[in-house]
Amino acid sequence: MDAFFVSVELLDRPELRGRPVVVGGTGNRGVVAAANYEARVYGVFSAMPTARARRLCRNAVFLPGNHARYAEVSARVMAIFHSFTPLVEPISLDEAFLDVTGARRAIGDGPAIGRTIRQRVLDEERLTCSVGVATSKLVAKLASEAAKPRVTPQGPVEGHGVFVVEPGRETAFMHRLPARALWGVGPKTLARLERVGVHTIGDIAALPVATLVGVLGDAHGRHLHELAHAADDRPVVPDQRPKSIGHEETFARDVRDPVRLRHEVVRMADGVATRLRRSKLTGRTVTIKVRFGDFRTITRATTLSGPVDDAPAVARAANELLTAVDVSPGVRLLGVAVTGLTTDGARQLSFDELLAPGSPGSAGSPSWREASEAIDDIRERFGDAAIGPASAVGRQGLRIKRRGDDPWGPTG
DNA sequence: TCTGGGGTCCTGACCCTG
DNA sequence: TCTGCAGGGTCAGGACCC
Repeated sequence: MDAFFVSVELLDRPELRGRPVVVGGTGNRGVVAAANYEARVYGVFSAMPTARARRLCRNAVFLPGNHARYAEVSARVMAIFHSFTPLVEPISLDEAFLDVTGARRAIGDGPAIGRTIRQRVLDEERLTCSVGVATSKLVAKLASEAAKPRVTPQGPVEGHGVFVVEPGRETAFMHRLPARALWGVGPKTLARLERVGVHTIGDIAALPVATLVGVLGDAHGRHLHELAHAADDRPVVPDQRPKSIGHEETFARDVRDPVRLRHEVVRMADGVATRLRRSKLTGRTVTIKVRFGDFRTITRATTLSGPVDDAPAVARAANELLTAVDVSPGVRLLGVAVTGLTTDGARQLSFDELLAPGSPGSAGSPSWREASEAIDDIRERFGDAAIGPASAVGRQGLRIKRRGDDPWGPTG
């Protein structure tokens, strides 16, 4: 999708069309989530600090964004994709790979399918998207970039809409693109590549694999070598199971109070555990992430004796980890995540649970599983904010951590 | 008063076990 | 019983993606 978040906002506010519009965190610690092409002319791009974007483009309209609305539109767009093929692999809310091999007989060749999809998204959602058609995910992704609108000093220019890389033309197309365009080449890798004279994907392809391994390490070097030769046979995989579920949050001001941080851990653990249960997953490793005021970031992890999906167990483990961290320099960001996920519902009871009389899970008392199910039922009927940890109750009522809350930094 | 949040994957160090 | 080694698991950090 082209400038997806901004495009959705413009559906609701057509009077902003033609003006530079930026969606993202509006607070002084926020970042840009999306900028329309009019804003990009001023050098505003995704992931840029909002403060910098405001300086670059003083006449832009800054909107806080509405993650739930984007998710809703995204679901409808994905449904359109699914009407062409069951093999849809979403990359994010606004991007997906489609394997349309099986749809060619009914609808036409790849380019024809691309044009039809584009037209339907425009007709049904009034949104534009760019389609890359190729024989592999790697080249299709690069082709979709080539199909997008472009920014010139004179203003935005319409893109191809659909860009096709014919079979056999993959390397000819790729090799003139900048090395940075390749998946897996970020700022650090680019800097290393430039030190050995690499600027384009063609330059990477021309290097012996041993040189790339020497510069980037074994796995990364070999991987880039293959990608630069357009060797990518990864299939389109629908319904991928997540490998971790977590919440993290940047505070509007650095937090030094350990009690406040423990309460935040409980609140985040509640959100993580709720999402685990909604996904019917349990996890065994609990990780906390702490970013200090100077941006130094640490993680601490612990692996439990058995998988868990209840908030108290996640919070207990996370808070034990936090206790061992010196938070006196001030914490900018705090996160809680659960990894080592499994769909196996079997759960190991601890000796404490089995033996401690009256404790949750002990004989004759309700287990945390039953309590969690009751919490889920209440939230299903009355909303997420109907029940939550006592420590999450503040002056504004109950603060529940949901996925997508302030996803681009604390609000102003 | 510059730098989000939700993820995945890789690497290296360290420890334990056989 | 001690030592060396290989392999697996865990942990921490880093790079990358959208």
